[in-house]
Amino acid sequence: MERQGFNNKSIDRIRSICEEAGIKLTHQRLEIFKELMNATDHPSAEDIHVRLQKRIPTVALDTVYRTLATFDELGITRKLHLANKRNLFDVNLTQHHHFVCDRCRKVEDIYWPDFDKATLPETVVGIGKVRSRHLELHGLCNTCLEQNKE
Amino acid sequence: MERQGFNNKSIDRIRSICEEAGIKLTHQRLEIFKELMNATDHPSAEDIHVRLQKRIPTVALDTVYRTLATFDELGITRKLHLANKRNLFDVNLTQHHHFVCDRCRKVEDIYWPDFDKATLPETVVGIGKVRSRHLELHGLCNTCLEQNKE
DNA sequence: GTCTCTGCAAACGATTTGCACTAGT
DNA sequence: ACTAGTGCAAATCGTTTGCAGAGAC
Repeated sequence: MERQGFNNKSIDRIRSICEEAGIKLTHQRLEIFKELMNATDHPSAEDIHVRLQKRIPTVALDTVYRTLATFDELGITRKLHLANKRNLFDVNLTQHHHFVCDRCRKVEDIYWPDFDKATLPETVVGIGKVRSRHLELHGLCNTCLEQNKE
Repeated sequence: MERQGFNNKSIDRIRSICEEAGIKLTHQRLEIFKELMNATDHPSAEDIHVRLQKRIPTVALDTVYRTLATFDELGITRKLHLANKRNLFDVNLTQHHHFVCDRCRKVEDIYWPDFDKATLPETVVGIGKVRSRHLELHGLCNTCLEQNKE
């Protein structure tokens, strides 16, 4: 369940993914990938761009957008459409869900394997074929709960 | 589970909600509320605006936005932040979840009371206090599955 | 050299905001 | 008359796109 950060295994993975998809593993793509792997939060495209600029000052924001879109298609990242305005990105591909603090907007990963295995209600069959399930819990994180007491 | 549509009980409800919140139940607000109650789908602000124009040709789109934001604060509607770009609105306040077709973007309501009652994993307690849970199922609706066969 | 990828700037689309007018109490 | 609510238009903000140059094989 632990985030691994960026390592040699990661570089092999992104290399083979790109090769398989028939796209180049460019400097920018690699660096964006690294940034994602090292992120412990759920960064937005702009977050990634800002963090990246320390190392590659010339990188453009739209390159980040394009790369993240590519990563999304390749299944490297998952786009999160939460109650914020901006989309967030998640590299954690093990099946998991999210807790969103309605006050500070912080997003935390939730693991709930029992739920992942739970049989969906029968009515769903009448609607379509489910490929993924994503649970979004809303509430207040402990930090915000503390602050509310003050 | 059935959508009720707009009726006298609804008008009493919106009237008392507005009174309690100390805001006026204006013509526009009432009509937007009616439109929401009669909607069987999950309309966007623009959808509401278009539908409304048949009855109130002068209503402005931003009034719809403002009213929907107000309704959201008052708990009359729930904003849906799905993988579409535009936010959708949902008047159905009985606890329910959503199935989103990744192809046609259609949104269907899912009821799963057993899940609503299920105890959340313990790790969540360490993160914060959960006030609501929303499950988003993704996949292909039966209509799109049919079309894919062709 | 070809062809993808990138950077730049402009475009875009949903939503928000400032302001003056309107309408209900 | 006072004040919330509205319509209009302009602004905003995240994201996308067209195009020409850059870089990889």
